[in-house]
This record gives sequence, structure tokens and C-alpha cells, in this order.
Amino acid sequence: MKAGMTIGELALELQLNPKTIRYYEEVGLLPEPRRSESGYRLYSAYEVERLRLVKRAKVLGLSLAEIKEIVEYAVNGRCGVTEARLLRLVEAKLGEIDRKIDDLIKFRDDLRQYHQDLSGRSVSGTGHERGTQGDASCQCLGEKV
Amino acid sequence: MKAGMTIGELALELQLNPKTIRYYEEVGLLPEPRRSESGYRLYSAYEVERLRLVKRAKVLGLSLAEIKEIVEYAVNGRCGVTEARLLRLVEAKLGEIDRKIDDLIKFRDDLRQYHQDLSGRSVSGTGHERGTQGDASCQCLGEKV
DNA sequence: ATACACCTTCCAGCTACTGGAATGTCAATA
DNA sequence: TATTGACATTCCAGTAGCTGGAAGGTGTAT
Repeated sequence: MKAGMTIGELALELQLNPKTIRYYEEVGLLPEPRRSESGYRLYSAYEVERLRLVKRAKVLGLSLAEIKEIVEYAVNGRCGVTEARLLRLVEAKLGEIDRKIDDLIKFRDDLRQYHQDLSGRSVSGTGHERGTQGDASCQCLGEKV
Repeated sequence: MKAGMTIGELALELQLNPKTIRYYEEVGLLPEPRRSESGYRLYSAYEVERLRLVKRAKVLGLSLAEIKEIVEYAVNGRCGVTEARLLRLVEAKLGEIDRKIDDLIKFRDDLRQYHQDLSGRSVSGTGHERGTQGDASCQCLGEKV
């Protein structure tokens, strides 16, 4: 049985770039792993699980700073604290995402309107059919851009 | 009448940070403006309008690289070209935003589910009520994190 | 005269990686 | 055994779009 996984094997298993894993180690999300005699990183099951936790939190949309906090709590065995904190983090994230979706939808509507205006004008030509808010396209910068 | 606006006045008028304006100049989105004897930037109406164009494109969600392209076309007076190109850029952006909204909505649903799981378990305690995909919170890293 | 707000430049940092260079190692094949 | 070729290592730099801060000069009001 092998003493541990290399970074490449780990990367393959968790579908991450080896560079990303080294980066996580650099910023303190992962502990420094054991090394082989020649200096290769060797990951134990423990570290694999820890990285899995990081990745899962990542998928949930938490920032690395937030994940670091969670991981630290988790590692320190403060389970109750972690759970309440995680709950709060997730709630905050939910609010954030709701807002982001609303913004994007508004933005899409604006952009659709703008697109309509543009293509309408491209066809008929005068550029004054609709009293829209502005005209970023051209008139070579003279008008109300 | 004044010879031109200072960067602070311009920033106030367009609701931008002076640093941002200098940054736009640095990356070529704005031409280098005239300077006062003491070296202060002085902006003419032309430059104000040009920045307004940049800001409007920004609000539309285009990247600075895309905006640069548009501004260059606009400034060169290639109106037809600009318009067609702008139309294509806007269309691409629309597709992008649609995708982004879909992703976010999916993600929100996941997160909501996760939140449910978490808070359900916080109340009743065993952590095994539902067969969810994983458990990033704790069990102190032993289990299927 | 002095305070204070503004301006200048330059350097550094933010997020979350990713690319590349220069070099070392391991396993398999000719 | 020599030599590929795919891996590994470190370090440096860059991405987008700013933003903060330091160190210094300027403009105006009291």
C-alpha cells in the first residue's frame, strides 16, 4: 500500500488543478503535508478529507476567507460553534445571492431595451425613434452620449 | 469661465473615484488630458463626454477591454462599424447574463436545501435525517465531508 | 502664517487562481 | 543503461478593476 497520494493524484481525484492545491496550502487552507525523500508532497486520507471539505464549501459559494474560518473551527473540534456559524454564513450568502439575481435581472432588462433601440435604429436609421436614456454607440461623441 | 474641470470635479459629476479616472487614463480608456501649470489634470467637455460614454458602457456590463474597443471605433468615427459591433457585443453579453442568472438560481436552490438540512439537524440533532450529498459542517473531519 | 482640502506620482494589495521558467525525479521503454 | 516523457519542485509575474497609502506639492480661506 502506498504511503500517500501525490499532488497530481489528489488533483485528479478532487478535480482540481495542482496549482490550486499548492495555493490553498500557501494561504493556510491546507496544512503542509508530509514530503517524500525527494520532496514530493504526500497526502494522507486526513488531508484528502480536509481538502474535500474546502471544495464543498467552495462549491457552496463561500470565499476562501470564510472557508478558512470554517475549516479552523471544524479542525478545532468546536462542532456546535461551527454549525451555528456555518448556518449564519449560509444565510448571509443566500441574501447576497438573492440580491445578485435581482440586479442581474434588472440589468438584463436594461440591456434588452438597449439592444432593441440599437437594432431598431440600425434598420431605420435616424437614431431618434425612441426617447431613450442615452446613446453610447456613436454620433462620434458629439451628442448626449 | 474656467479652463477645465479638475479630476475631483469630474469625479463628482460622474460619480466616480478620482483614482478610477486616473486608472482609466492609464489603461488607455481616456486620452491624457491637458495639465495646468502646476500639473493638475484639466478636463474639457470632450473628455467629460468620452468618460460618460465609458461609464455608460460600464453600466451596461461591458469589460474595460470591450469598452476600449468601442471607444476606439467611436472616436475614429467609424459609426456603422461601431454600431454593428456594439450590437454583437450586447447580444453576447445578453447570452452571458442569461446563463449567469440560471446558474445563480440553481446555486441558490442548492444553498437553500443545504440551509434546510443544516438547520433541521441543529434542532433535532442526529445528522442523519436526510440522505443529502454531504456534510461540510463538521463531524470534525472524520466522515464523508 | 497656517490650516486644510485637494492634487501629483508611485508602490502595494485585494481575489483566487493560472502560466511559465528553470530544475529535479520517477517509471517505462529501446 | 540511456533516454524519453510525464510528473514534481520553487519562484516570479500576471489576470480585472480598481483602491489604499505614503510622500510631497498646490490652492484657498481664515
